[in-house]
Amino acid sequence: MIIKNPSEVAVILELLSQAYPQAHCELNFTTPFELLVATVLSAQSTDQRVNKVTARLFAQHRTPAEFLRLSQADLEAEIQEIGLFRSKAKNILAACRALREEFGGAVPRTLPELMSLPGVGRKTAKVVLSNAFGIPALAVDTHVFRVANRLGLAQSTRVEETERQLEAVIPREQWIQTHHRLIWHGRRRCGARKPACEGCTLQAHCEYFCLEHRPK
DNA sequence: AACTCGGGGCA
DNA sequence: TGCCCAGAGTT
Repeated sequence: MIIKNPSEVAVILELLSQAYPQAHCELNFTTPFELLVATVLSAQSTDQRVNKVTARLFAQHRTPAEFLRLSQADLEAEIQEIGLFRSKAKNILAACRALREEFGGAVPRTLPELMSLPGVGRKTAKVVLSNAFGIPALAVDTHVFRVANRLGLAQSTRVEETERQLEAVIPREQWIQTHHRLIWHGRRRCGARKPACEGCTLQAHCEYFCLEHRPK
């Protein structure tokens, strides 16, 4: 197991905070419900495309009750420029019915309750918990998974285990910020295909960089 | 844990 | 055409 020790983890977290001091959720929302919808829409899409769609959508529909005035065909038309729009429209309306019938129209604040909603998996549920309610949660998506493993904050081929390792090694009060910084790093520099290692301030602490640049 | 689903954008 | 995009659900 090559997971880094607490002192080196602290150094990495500090370097990340210096590199991405402003890292934050880039989905636009004003209520927990809006974030829930935006996050469901963002799966296999980009926040830029999602924001474009939700700007129009949320101007007219802001609550489960208001969404339920839309037919599935209406909603599909509204979100058509986002991928997977058919299943997303169906899931969002089903989630709105569940919110109305099981949670009094409010977005629940626990992981199992959120995950019981159609179209809401572990990652989406954690994004809502952390960004809408400020409840510490570390969601592992493709960026977090890749970057955390490259940096040696985790060492696993499985998402669940990566999540446990990150939660063990990162102080709880830093989960939310760190989550955003790992994603920003993954998107802006440490991409899947060709990471821009040149000029990266994390080189000295990166297992991936060491592996690729080790003298043969 | 592996597999399936599934759509727009961009090279 | 092939690959990516801040996954979810089923087996």
